Amino acid sequence: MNVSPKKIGNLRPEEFSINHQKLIDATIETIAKRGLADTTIAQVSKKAMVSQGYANFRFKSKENLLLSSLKFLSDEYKNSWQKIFEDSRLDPVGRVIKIIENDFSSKIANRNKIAVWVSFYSEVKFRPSYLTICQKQDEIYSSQMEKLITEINNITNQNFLSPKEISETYHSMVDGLWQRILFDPKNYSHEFCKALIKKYFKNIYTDEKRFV
Amino acid sequence: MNVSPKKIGNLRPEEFSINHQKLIDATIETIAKRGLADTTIAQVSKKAMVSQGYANFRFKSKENLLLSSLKFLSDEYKNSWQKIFEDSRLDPVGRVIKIIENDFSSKIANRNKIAVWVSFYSEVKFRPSYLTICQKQDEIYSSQMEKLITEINNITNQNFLSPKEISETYHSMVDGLWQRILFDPKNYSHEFCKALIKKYFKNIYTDEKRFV
Amino acid sequence: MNVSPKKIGNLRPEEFSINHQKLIDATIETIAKRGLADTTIAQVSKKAMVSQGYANFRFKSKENLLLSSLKFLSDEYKNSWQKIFEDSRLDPVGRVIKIIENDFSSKIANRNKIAVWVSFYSEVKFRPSYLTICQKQDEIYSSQMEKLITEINNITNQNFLSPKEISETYHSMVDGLWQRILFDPKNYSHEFCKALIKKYFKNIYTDEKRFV
Amino acid sequence: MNVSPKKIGNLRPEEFSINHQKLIDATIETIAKRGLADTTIAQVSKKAMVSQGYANFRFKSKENLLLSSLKFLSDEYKNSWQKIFEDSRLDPVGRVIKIIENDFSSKIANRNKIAVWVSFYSEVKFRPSYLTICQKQDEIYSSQMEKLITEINNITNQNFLSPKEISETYHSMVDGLWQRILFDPKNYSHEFCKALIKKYFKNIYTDEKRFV
DNA sequence: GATGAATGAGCCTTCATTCAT
DNA sequence: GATGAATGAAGGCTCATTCAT
Repeated sequence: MNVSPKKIGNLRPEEFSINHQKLIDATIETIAKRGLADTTIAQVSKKAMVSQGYANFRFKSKENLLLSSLKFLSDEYKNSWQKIFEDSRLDPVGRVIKIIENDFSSKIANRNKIAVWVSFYSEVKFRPSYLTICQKQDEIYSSQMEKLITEINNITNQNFLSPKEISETYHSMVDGLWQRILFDPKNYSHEFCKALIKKYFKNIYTDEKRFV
Repeated sequence: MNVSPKKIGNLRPEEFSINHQKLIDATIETIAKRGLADTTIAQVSKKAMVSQGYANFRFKSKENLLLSSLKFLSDEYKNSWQKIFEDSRLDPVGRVIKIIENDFSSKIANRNKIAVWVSFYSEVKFRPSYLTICQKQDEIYSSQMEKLITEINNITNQNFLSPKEISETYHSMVDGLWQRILFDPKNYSHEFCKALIKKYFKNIYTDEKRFV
Repeated sequence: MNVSPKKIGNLRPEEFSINHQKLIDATIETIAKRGLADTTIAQVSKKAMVSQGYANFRFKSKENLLLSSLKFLSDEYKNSWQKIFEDSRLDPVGRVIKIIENDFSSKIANRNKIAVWVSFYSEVKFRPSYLTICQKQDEIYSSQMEKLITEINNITNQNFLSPKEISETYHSMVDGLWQRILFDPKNYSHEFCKALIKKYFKNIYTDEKRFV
Repeated sequence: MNVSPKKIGNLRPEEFSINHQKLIDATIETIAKRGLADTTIAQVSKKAMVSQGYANFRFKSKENLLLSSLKFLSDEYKNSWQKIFEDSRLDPVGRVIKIIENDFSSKIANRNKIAVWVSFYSEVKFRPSYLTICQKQDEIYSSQMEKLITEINNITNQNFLSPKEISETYHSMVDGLWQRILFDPKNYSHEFCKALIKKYFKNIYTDEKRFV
């Protein structure tokens, strides 16, 4: 990708504007449609109905536009699960089920957004800045998940897997399934994935009737 | 393979040309080092120590070089698990354990190769030709895995997960863990991954002592 | 045409961009100087004093730049004869003479422009798009010529050649002579060609004194 | 065209061989099929069923292969009209008619050969060596034609056009018509062209009944 | 004589980025 | 703030030519 390493920086929230968001939306749509490698500023700004010069002026560099788009996606995801982890009206198992359902909801796990996630993740090794954006939230997700599992383990009998192990296997499985949703959507519907994961939990918590 | 260049003429060039393989190796190394997007024919041919013109002449196009490299990786992987599935000296559980160990061996799951896999997979939605190469072997892997699990289920008592479900969850988990090996190698060592997966199987086949 | 760049934005860019015309002029000059096969975008844009990237951006492709240049030449030629065919102040013979003089004027039949014409025509079999550009105008020229000859034939006695035949022979002769101007300019001066053609007409219309 | 200016030279006739002629034939076919600009040594030698290295070894350079092909065509043409000019069994008018018929015979004026002629002629301004090959024979053709016309003029009454003028107009017309055969073969059949030219002669020699 | 693997110069094209307005 | 013309570096690819065998 033709990205100059210079000039990367975060814009302050007060700099957000309508055009700013239009460009981010357009970026995500373009990546989803054409792939990260074939996403050009020209296409993005055309889709956002903004001049190409403005896109660069606003984000200083392509790298920065990409980073901002990833950040947006990452925040959106975080907001979706944060609410669930904090939802005191639900018991731990109820929350896990909500998390699963959220992770395979059409808002989060639709092919376009997965395509974007996967694109960024595939570049993570070469552009550590991508990792920086997601890492922290990933860790929060994991630790909250572990806490939740711990609560369940304290109540429900289960002998072999530690909370960390359950959390890890779950998280890996979600990533693996997302990939499959991308390239084999027929066989990997949201329903299939959710059912599979619930079965997996059912196997761990054999007495819990809600993991159908 | 030391084949004198004289004899190459009479053999199928795709299989026996030294430069052919040098270019594929260099492609994989370059993708692993810089990412798919930043892999150029100039870099690859430099690393392979052949002229840029030759690389193009040999593979007709960059796309084709990439495809050939993916094919090589795919074949290498297939050879590694094919042998295990067919190994009649081992009982089913022994074979599953071998499969797990192979999937996280340093030959298969090293960061360079994973980087290449992930790069290609991330583009699958936009370049269906990538998928064509892996899909068939993926299906064979899955069906063989299912067969293996079926054999185990027939012997060992287990109530909740069907062979297909076990195979699917395993496969997704492997993909998810490979991604993690890529961007968090410290926390996701081969040993950690293998142990995690074995625990997962232990949870399914509680009586089987080999899933430590 | 001195148009301030500010105002260009509101007009159709193909017609009013200064650089657009500079590139077309440079293309024609380059073809005339080096031949179609050796005309590169690098040379053209250097001669036009714009960047190579811009030339491509402006015309989308080399093919298109070539096509546009041919169109320009074709239009220029058409404008020159259109006026004559429509000139009501002249009688038919007067117009034919003007047409001949125009076809071998230094503006139309100079070696540079002929070189370009011949280059394009030689490729017509392989690039039908070249033909598309000239064909229509060629037909109009021919039909107007025939009409003119018809008018003359109606007045002046002449027994053997139909208007179509006169038009065809004339047109072929012009093409043949243009080729000769290109590679033997010493023996095929404009004066020589004009005189030759007029003699040819004199032979047809023996009583018409203006075909010297 | 990528032709190094060095190493142009004529091969001596004793160097001719079967492969030599195969390459020349293949060159002409390739130019006729794809155009001069798109004719590559690789294609030519493939069509000639000879190795690419050999083509270069035999002709020293692409330029020289092209030149040799032009020479071959030029000689073939010369042989065809030489015989006619020297045919003492025919009277002058009979010879002119034969010349016309030869110039639009399917052996000489077929679209493939015309395509090659036109390709070379279009480059004549930039590669004087092309001209060198044809020029001499062109002059012989012209002078023989003039001589022939002189003989006719001595017998047949005709007032306006000198032998040179008739020869020139004829020759230009042939070139013009050849071009038309190339890009409008439907309207410019061999029969049409021959009839047109004969009409033209009929107009000059009104008493000669053989110019139908 | 004849081959074909290999080269490298040069072409067209793309695109992030700049800058005058 | 916003535009879009213009740049230039870099990429993929083609092809005449070379040379060891």
